[in-house]
Amino acid sequence: MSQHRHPGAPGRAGAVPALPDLPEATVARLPEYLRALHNLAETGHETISSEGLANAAGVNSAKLRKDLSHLGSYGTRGVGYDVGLLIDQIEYVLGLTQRRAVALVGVGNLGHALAGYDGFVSRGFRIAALLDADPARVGEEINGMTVQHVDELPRVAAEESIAIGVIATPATAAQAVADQLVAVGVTSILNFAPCVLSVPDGVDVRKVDLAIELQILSFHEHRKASLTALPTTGGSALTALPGGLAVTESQEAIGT
Amino acid sequence: MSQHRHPGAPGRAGAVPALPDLPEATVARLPEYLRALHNLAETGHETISSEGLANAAGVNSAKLRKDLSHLGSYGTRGVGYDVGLLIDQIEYVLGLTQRRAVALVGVGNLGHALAGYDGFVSRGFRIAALLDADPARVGEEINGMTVQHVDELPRVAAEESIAIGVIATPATAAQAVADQLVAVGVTSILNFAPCVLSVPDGVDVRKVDLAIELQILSFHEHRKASLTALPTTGGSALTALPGGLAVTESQEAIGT
DNA sequence: AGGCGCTTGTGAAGACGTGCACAAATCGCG
DNA sequence: CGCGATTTGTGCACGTCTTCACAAGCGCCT
Repeated sequence: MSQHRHPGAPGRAGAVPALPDLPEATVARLPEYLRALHNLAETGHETISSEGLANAAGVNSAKLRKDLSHLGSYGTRGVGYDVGLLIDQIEYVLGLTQRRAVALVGVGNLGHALAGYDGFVSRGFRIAALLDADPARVGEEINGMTVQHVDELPRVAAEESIAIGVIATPATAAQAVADQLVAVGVTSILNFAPCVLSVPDGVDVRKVDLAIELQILSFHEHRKASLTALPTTGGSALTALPGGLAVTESQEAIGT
Repeated sequence: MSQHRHPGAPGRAGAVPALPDLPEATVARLPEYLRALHNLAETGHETISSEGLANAAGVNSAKLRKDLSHLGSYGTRGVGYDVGLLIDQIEYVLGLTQRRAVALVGVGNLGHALAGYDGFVSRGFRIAALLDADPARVGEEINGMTVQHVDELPRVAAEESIAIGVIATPATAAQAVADQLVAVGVTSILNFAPCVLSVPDGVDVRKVDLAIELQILSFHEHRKASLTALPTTGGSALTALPGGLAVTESQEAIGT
């Protein structure tokens, strides 16, 4: 490092290069690029073109170049990107240079799996505590860690610097847990409970709802089925679509 | 049902009302509305205003109204939406009127939890098969179902009409599993493995990567930290946030 | 019946994200 | 040293999504 020059940016190399404010859509893709880059590094690639990296990450190459350009990118025209350098850059931007401590609350069905998920550990995080409200679960050992009661949260937060809280409780408990997390200073929450959390400004919440993902797929299944049900002529077709119900709009004409 | 009238649409109630093609962003939110509506129904609400439903679903009310208007919505001005009717509408559009069969491949750490996740069952799906490539896992019983070898997939698909495949294998196995799923006619895949899948046209893939969610949160942590590092003191204040935390909203004015 | 307050549905404007297409930059080679 | 092959970075146009603001519609009360 310190070799590269930043187009518009002043020297100050080595110092914290002030985070550019990236578009959210870009931020959401950077982790995918990072994963692809790690794969490439393991298979011996030292440089990669935008086309190659885009393929590996499952996106369009123009989009990838624009994304990377937002972080004052370090590519070489005619050559491509230096894999190692790009990994460092993205890890820096994502704040992964320090291994962040995660507190996982709710060690039920899903929480149990998350506690053992090695993807967290291998991609920059450290599970610092397992917590649960159920006294029957306290003391249980999972993956070398002991489950503590959720009321221990203040003590745990004081010992470790908890950056991120993960909620894997039933929906009924989630809001209370979120409040407790916020109370001990957690400002980022990953919520697996199927409910909306209300948190003060300045606290980020991301939600993952497994059933919702399936329901979105279900919609597309439904749509595909209703399309293939259309016979070639499209004239009668009483079985599926009666007359001009709803939005016929623009003469779709899906021949096939 | 069959009581409601559609503004521009003719009677023919009861028949399948041709799916309007919804914006993707809308589709992604419908499941959230549905969940909120079920909550409301359980707590005895018969009607709900767009404002109320928007709050329950964690979105802005204008957005909600526009979303619902896309499916030829059934609200009453001055009153709101009929909860039961709206539930039926959304479930129909999402294709949840039939309980769709899901095949889950990969019964490791995460797959095990998914197999036991009751959110799938309670929100319109049925886990029709558990499959794994590891002979040591075949025969294991999870939640009343027996794990079968993944090579049984063609037979299983012939018996049950598998609509959706869920991949919870390691990344190295995911592409092969996806190919097998596609081969038996699955056209929707939910992928938990951290890799991109390539599938033929007409097959939908959604990806859920738990580590990526954390990394996105990590970025925001990093950014917040680099902002709060700017103010006057800059050094201390580890315990909590110095400035005005709560809901200041408008006048945020952090640093620059 | 008529007026009033409330709520939906939607046009229009603006913000945001995407993809094309090409100039600028770099490398390798003769 | 200059030229061609290659690949990045980006201006621009387009499409999608969000948000505002308000007319139209509905029920209730007098």
